[in-house]
Amino acid sequence: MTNAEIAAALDELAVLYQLDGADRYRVLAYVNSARTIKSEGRSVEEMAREGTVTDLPGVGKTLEEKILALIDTGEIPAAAKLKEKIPPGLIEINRIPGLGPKTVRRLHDELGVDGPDDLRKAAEAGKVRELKGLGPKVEEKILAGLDRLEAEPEGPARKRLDEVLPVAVELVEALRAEPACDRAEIAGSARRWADTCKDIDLIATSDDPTALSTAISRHPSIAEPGNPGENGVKLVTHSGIGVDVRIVAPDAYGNLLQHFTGSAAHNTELREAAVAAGLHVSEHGITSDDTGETERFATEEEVYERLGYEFIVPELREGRGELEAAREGRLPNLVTREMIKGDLHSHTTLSDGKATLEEMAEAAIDLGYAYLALTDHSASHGFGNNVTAERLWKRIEEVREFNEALEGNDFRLLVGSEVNIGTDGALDYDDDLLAELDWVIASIHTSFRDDAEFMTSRMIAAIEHSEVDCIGHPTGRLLTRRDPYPLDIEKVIEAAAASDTAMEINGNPHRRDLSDVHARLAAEAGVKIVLNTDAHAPVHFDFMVYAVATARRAWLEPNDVLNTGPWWKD
DNA sequence: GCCGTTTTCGGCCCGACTGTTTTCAGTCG
Repeated sequence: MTNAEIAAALDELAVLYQLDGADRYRVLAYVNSARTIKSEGRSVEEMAREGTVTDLPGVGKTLEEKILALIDTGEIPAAAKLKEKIPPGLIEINRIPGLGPKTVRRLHDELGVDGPDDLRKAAEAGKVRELKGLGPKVEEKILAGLDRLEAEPEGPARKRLDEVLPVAVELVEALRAEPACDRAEIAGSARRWADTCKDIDLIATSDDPTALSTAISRHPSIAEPGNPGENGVKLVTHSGIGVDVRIVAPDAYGNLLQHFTGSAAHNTELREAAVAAGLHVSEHGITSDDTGETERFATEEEVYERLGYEFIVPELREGRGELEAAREGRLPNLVTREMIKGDLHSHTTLSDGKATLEEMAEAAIDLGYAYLALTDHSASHGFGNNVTAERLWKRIEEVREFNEALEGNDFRLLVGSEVNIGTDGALDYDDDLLAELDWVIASIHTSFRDDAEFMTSRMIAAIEHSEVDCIGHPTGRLLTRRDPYPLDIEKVIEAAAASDTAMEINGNPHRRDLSDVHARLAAEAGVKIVLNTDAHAPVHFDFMVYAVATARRAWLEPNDVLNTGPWWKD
């Protein structure tokens, strides 16, 4: 059972308890444990079996029991019991924005509502507004929410970072251009370089916040101008992206930026630790119990310093141990874009790329790289762009000639291949050809069969092949479109560490594969990581920023990443 | 339900917004 599945079961149990009227802190305990489990790299199922799952923060004896029952029987007894008395339709209704568990319970108890259909009838008949504390606005909200629930049962889709960033940049520049604006910045998950974002968070400081929020709500990209006020405004763009703009006075810029960059897990942990020291942290400042005074800070650095931490870069703020590390002065010395000396995954017109050998090489030279590996697809690629063994032998000659013609230039073009891993784990070139290549990536492109054991053994066979240097996009995920193929990632990492095979962080923003969580696990196991772009044209070399971002979110230091150094393999 | 260099019991982050109320509960991030 995957961590995501275990977390989903705990989240569901939290909703059930909530609808049952349980103590809110008990509910919170389930929500927190689900969040922890979602961002845990190790298999929580295995941890539970080994008896180490209570090592996870927020997981105690009771959670351990429930997780074990879930793994053994496929369900949590407490959840099964609650489902007998709570109609599943109520869980659905609870997803309507603005309808929380308390309201859902009252709709059930007082109007006999069991699900979306009942609720629609009640709202259309004007029954909802008859309940004390509810009115016509709530009824409207319910009807609109029911329509949206039908259109998007899974809720609004998260968007990839590369879809969101251009919009965020345009809006933050629009804010900065306003006379009422002091400073403005992108915050939230985009600033943390997360894989996907639910919405865009922007912050600004101003002495006339209402003028600023009114001005930004009139930006041409805005479809729903919200309700501009002195604290900011919530907007929706024409492309359907939600935008939260928060504004405070100029002297609290550091507090606001820190607060709104998140993550929720990071901030909650930060504030809880502060309370123990008699301090209360919010976007407006840090208030001391002793003096009753609120200190405001112009920079985030000062906020962290006041609370006893080293400065923590946004990429690390996920509540994954960074606060403890910052207290103890042992934050990682993270890899940066400037440290990257070359790209080891690219394609040319030989397979499915859009540019020639020369065009790709020149682009890499322009970036100041010391090396670039051309890794066109192999003989069985099967999209009409396969490269025969004969053609690849010829390519080896072409690359040699190119390098010889580069006299006086330190750049080196490397000849490689992105070789398909077959269903039996075999590669589709002979070993003598592979041995002649500078760099061999092995990737799975076919038969994403629904069986972790099969996929894992196939992957490990390639990892153990003596000519394979690196595994490409190891889990095959496509963000918001395709889940990773079933794979025992811990076994794969173990095999890679044992056979000294590198694993890639593919920087294509659709992939970012390895993920931050898996890359951290791999590096901790001693696997070397390579940051690549999988460029199919020169412009794609820019994807390196996403590979670096994922590496930073994975706590990687320059020594963990092979292509921070000169070409090492000859 | 979890957790403890104040605690094994009694706490548990912080503030804004909404809609409904004449002071607040519920919801959200």
